[in-house]
Parts: sequence; C-alpha cells; structure tokens
Amino acid sequence: MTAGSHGPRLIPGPSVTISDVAEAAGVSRQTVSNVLNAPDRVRAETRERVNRAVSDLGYHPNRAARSLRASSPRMVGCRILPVHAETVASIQDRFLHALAEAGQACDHHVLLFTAPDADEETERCTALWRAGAVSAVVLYDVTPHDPRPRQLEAAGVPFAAFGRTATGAAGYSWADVDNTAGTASAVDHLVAAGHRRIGFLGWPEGSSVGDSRAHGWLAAMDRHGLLAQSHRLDVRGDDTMSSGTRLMVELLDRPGPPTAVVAATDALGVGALHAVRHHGLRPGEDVAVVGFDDTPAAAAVGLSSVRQPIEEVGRLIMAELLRLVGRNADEDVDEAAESLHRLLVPELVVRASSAPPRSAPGG
Amino acid sequence: MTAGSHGPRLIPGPSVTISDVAEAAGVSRQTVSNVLNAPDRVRAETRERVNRAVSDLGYHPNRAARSLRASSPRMVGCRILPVHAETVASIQDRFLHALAEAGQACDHHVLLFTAPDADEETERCTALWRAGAVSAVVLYDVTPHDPRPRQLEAAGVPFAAFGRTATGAAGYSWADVDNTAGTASAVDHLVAAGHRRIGFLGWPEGSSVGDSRAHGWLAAMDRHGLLAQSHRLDVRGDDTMSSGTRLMVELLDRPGPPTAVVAATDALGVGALHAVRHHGLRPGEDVAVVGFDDTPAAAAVGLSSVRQPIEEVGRLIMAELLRLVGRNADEDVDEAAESLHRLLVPELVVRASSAPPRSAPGG
DNA sequence: AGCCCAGGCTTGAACGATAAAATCGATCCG
DNA sequence: CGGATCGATTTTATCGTTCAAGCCTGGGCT
Repeated sequence: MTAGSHGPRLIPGPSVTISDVAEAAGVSRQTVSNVLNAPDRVRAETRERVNRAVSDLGYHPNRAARSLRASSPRMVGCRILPVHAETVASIQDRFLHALAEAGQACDHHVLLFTAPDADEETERCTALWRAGAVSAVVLYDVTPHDPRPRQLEAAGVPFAAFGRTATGAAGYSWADVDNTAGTASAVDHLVAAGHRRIGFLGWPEGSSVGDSRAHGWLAAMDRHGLLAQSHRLDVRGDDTMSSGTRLMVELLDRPGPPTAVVAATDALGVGALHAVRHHGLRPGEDVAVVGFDDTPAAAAVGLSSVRQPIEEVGRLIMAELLRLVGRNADEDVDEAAESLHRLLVPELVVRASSAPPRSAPGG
Repeated sequence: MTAGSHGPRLIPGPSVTISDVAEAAGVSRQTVSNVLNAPDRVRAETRERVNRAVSDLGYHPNRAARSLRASSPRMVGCRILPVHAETVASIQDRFLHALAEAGQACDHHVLLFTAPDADEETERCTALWRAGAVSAVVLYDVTPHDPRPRQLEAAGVPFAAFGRTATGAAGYSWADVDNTAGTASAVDHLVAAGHRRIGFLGWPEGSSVGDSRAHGWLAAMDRHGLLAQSHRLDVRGDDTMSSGTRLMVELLDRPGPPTAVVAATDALGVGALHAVRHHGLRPGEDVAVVGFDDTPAAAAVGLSSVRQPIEEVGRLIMAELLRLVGRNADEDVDEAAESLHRLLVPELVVRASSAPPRSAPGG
C-alpha cells in the first residue's frame, strides 16, 4: 500500500447526523425524523427527496441518541455461561441464536454478559437495567429452586425466563419445554414400532430435568400397560457417553434385555449406540435407541432424538419482553396476570437408530 | 399475595439521574460527574458525601447518555452463527464467552446479531457501526479466502478477526491458532511415549484448517524420521464420529497397523476410540488416540485432545479493539503497521487415551 | 488595601433524536 | 370577504451526561 493517505475521505464517516440529511434535503431535522418514523405526515415529494438524501449519505439514526430520547435502549440482556468440561452438550448456543434472530426482526439486539454465579447474575442484570443498557433481561435454564426470578422481581427488573421455578412461577413470564412429554413421545414411537421391553438410561434422581424425563418414560410405559417390567429396565449413571455405554451393556446382559431404550440425553444415547454395536447387534434393527436434545452429535451418528423447540422459545421470550416493556410505558403493572406461561412440547426426530418400524415384536 | 399494591415504590426506579444524586448530596451535576470520572478534582469530604448519595439512591450512569456524549457506545458487535446439524463441535460458545468476559473487565459489552451469509454480515456490521451501536466488530472464523476483512476495510469499520485470510492479512488485526503446531505437538507427545507408527485421520484436502492439521502431522513425522511409512497411515473422510470409526477400522486392518493416531477433530477421535475398543484393544495402552479442539465430548470419553487457547484469543481481540478505537479518537490511521498479528500455539491436553508413557515401543 | 492566583464548585452548551407545540399557507364556508 | 380549518413543516424543549468556561472564596504577596 503506497500510502496516498491524505486523499479525500470517500467512505461516509460514522457520524452522519439527522441535521446533515436535513440540510442535504433542504428541510428541517424534524421532517427527516418524520419521514423515518411517521411517513404519512410528510408530502410524498418531500418524502422522496429526504429518502434520497438518507441513502446518498448513508444515514443511520444514532442509537444512543434515540435510546436517550425514547428511554428505551432496544436491547435485551442475557448471561452467557462458561463451557465447563462436564457440559456434555449445551443448547445455549442455539438459544442465543434464536433470541438474537427473534430480536432482530423488531430492531432489538442481545447484549451478552458473564457472571460467576446466580447472585452476581442478578446484580449485573439490575445494574444493566438501571443504567438503561437493556430494557429487559432473559434468564436461561431456570431450575425449580432457582433464586433468580425472585431476586429480579424484588429489584423490579423486567424479565422472562427459559425454564421455571417450582413455586411463584405464576408471577412472571416463562416458556419451558415439557421434558416429560419428550420421553413419553419417544416411548410412544417405540411402542408403535412394536417394542415392548423399553429401557431407560438416565441420571440419578435429584435433578429436575432428569426426573421429568424419567417420569415421562415411566408414565408412558404405564399408559401402554408395560409398567410391570419397567423396574428391571431402569438404569442410572453420569451424563457421559462412556456412562451410557456402561449402562447399556449392563441392560443388555440382563435376562430379558430391552429391545429399545430411551436415553435422557444424547451423550447417554450415543454411548448406548456403541454398546449395541459392541454386542454385535444392529442399532435400529435389533435394538432401537432414542436420545434427547438433538445435538449435532446425534445427527452425526444417526441417533433418533427428542428436539427441544428452542427457536420457538426464543421467539416467545422476545415477544413477551417487548410486550412487557411496551406495557410498562403505558400503565404500570396490574395486568401481570396475563404473563406468558407456555409449556412447549418437544418433537421427536426419527433417524436410523430407531427407524425401521418392526411389523412384529421381536422375541 | 394479598395485593396492597398501591404502597409506595420501595424499589429505586430505573431512572435515578445524576441530578437526583446532585440534589441529594447538595452539589451540582458536574461535581457528581467529577466524583465518578476524576475523583482527584473533588475535595475528599464532598467526594464521600456524593458517594454516599450514589449508593443510597442506587445510581448508575445512563449508558445511552454517556454514549451519546462520548460518541462511544462501549459495545462490540459479533455475529452468532446458527448451529447446523453438520456442525459437529463448535467452539463458538467458548469464544463468545471469552469475548464477553474480556470486555466486561473494561466496561465493554458484546452485542449479538445474526446474518444469513458473509455479505449480509458485512452489511449489518456497517449499519451497526454507522448507527453508533458498536465501536467495533469482531469477525469469527475467518478463512483464507474470506471476503469479510476486505469489505469491512472498504467500509471503514474498525474490526479484529479470529482467523486470517491468505492475502492482505497484514492490513488488519487478527489472532489465530496454529493448527499445524497443534497436530505436530500431538505427534511429539506420541513419539515421546515410544510410538513410531503414528497415523492421521483427517478430512479430504481443500479446507484450510484440515490441510494445516494434516501438514502439522506430516512435518512432525518427517522431523522424527518417520516420513517413510506415513503415506500408509494417512486416511481421510467426513468429520463425523462414524467416519472416524470407519477410518480407524481401515487403518487397524492394514498390515503394520499404527500404534497411535492423530485425529483432525474430536469427532473423528471419539469415533477412532470406539474402533480401537471394538478391535478388542485398550485405548492408551495398545493404541493411543489424540483428538483436536478439546470439546466436552473429548473430556467425557477421556480422549487426549489439542486445545485451542480461545480465552486468550478473546482477550487479545478485545484488547486490540480497545486500542484501535482509542487510537482512532486520538489520531487517524497511519500507525496501522502496529496491528495485532498473533499466531497462538494450542496446548495438548493429555488424557487416558494416550496417557501411560510406554517405556518400549510395542509391536 | 489591593491584586493575583489556585482550588473547588457551578453554569452553560453541546451530543443526536424526537414529542409537543407553534407557524405558515392554502382552502373552505357562511 | 373574514375567520375557521386543515395539512405540511418548522421551532422549541427535552432525554442524561460531560466538556469548557465561569464564578466564588480565601490566602499570599507587594
């Protein structure tokens, strides 16, 4: 690059203001503002002239100024969690993408922040909101005894949650995925394919998500009249692939082994698939396996999996936040009874690991 | 909750302004501002009085107003990619977290946006920058023939990249990970453990990352005087677990099978591990396997893996952006020669799949 | 006493956009 | 033909913060 750097600036600078546009179009600032925000108030001819000036100069209204005047930053805050080694398969990236995409449709953006724990998260949320950096925040992965919703309510910060607490969830807006329905639909699918001895690979009791998924399996087994044998087919361990393999081997070695299993996660499911192959059995034909979360790993190995409708969750949450802060500007609380409380049903993605419907139940 | 909702508002509203603080402390707006931004200009006693008022009222300076006045939004934009089914293991979430964490240290935040393709990404970056929503943007996963750096340079948008193009990379700031050094260090590690027949599982030629990793393996083999046999130990296929298993089976069935393999990704590595087990061999003892990217899956199955120092990349990029926009305010370009050009060396994480150092090379 | 000076604080003026009110022309109607 | 009405545009004021300049007050010096 042989310099020549003192030439005229051809690129429009970052600071084209509404006054520049007004001057170029021969009108006042407010007219430009009207063209952009209330076009019907301006004569067609003027409008066109202003629009030309806008695109000629490459004008974009300054967000800070607009936020200041409107006292609405058009921003939504969301904590991004660190990726721990134990986190086998996170769907946080899908969630954040869905949120960003949903926001973009209505000129809102997602602001990321980090926090070491829940308390700090609440604190940061509050600070961001008080500073007018965000008009609302999103809570990701809210668990039954999560302190965050209560804390944010106390601080008066508008929010919506992905997941919900055991108590007090009526007071705030949330969207959640019905884990119970997810494993139940997996059982239904397997029963329809002719399976009757359907096992479950899960985590030890105590986690809400794990318990829901276990319960969905058990309830569906009961519904299909298969409860009697279920206790022999229920094994628990860590949420890892190797654990899945180990548990599956254990099941297959028992008398009256399962012809199909529902795994609480894809990690367990992928592990189970390998155990099946290791036993010289064909996945999907001899033994069917269904996972949970439809992570890329499941797609890669052809594992059927229950997919959470994260994109839908993102859309719902963003829409709800817009409603919340829009309403706030109008009246105060009071109609809080109309909060969002939506339990979404996940969808089973069928792949080779459970694909060929069996006409007759195998021995 | 038995209403009683018309009580006084105990929670401090979102709109505590600097004037409120000033009034409470019995000083002027500017003095409050000085206490916060240039404490040494204010007498200690006054400072303390103001500080008390600040914390009593829960005052946080309004970001929009500050951004407007300083014409610096203290925000950095970054596109979030959708999670495709083919994306076996993304490290984007780690990167975004690192970026957010690094920014937070100096009161900067990350703004997420989405875009369907590179051109649209450039356009959105430009729009965000022109609107003063971000002071700079970050490019993630820049490939050798990526159009984005050129486009952003043309638009005058300050940016830094994770990854770099084949040409013109001297003109902008980037940090990248040395893939070649990564696979080479894996080979070194295996040679030190006594291995001599070290195979490679990779993708077909044509992708920059894949080729670099292949080249690192080959060069290291050469360096250790093992080049002669390398052509028999180099197999390529898709970046999936099942592909990894298939390729590894193929290698193990050849005459003079490898006692160790380097996989271009964790997906291939995990697949290879299963092939090893399927052959009745013990991973790490009979055959060693090393993956790449140190994804959670690798940790879960005990696969040694080459870990990219993403956190370091995030820190470097954020620091560089601050330098860039700070400099911009001062002088114009000109010292662009001092851009960041940093090639980081990844680090091998040793786990059971290659753990026990062998004193004597096995047959 | 009168003057200067400096530290400590306050006042005025931006930053860029927009809601609300004022202005200007032109049209309409009794 | 005068006043009312209405549409199109401009002017004014404001959001909350900070820079630049101004204003006190008290102390030191001549």
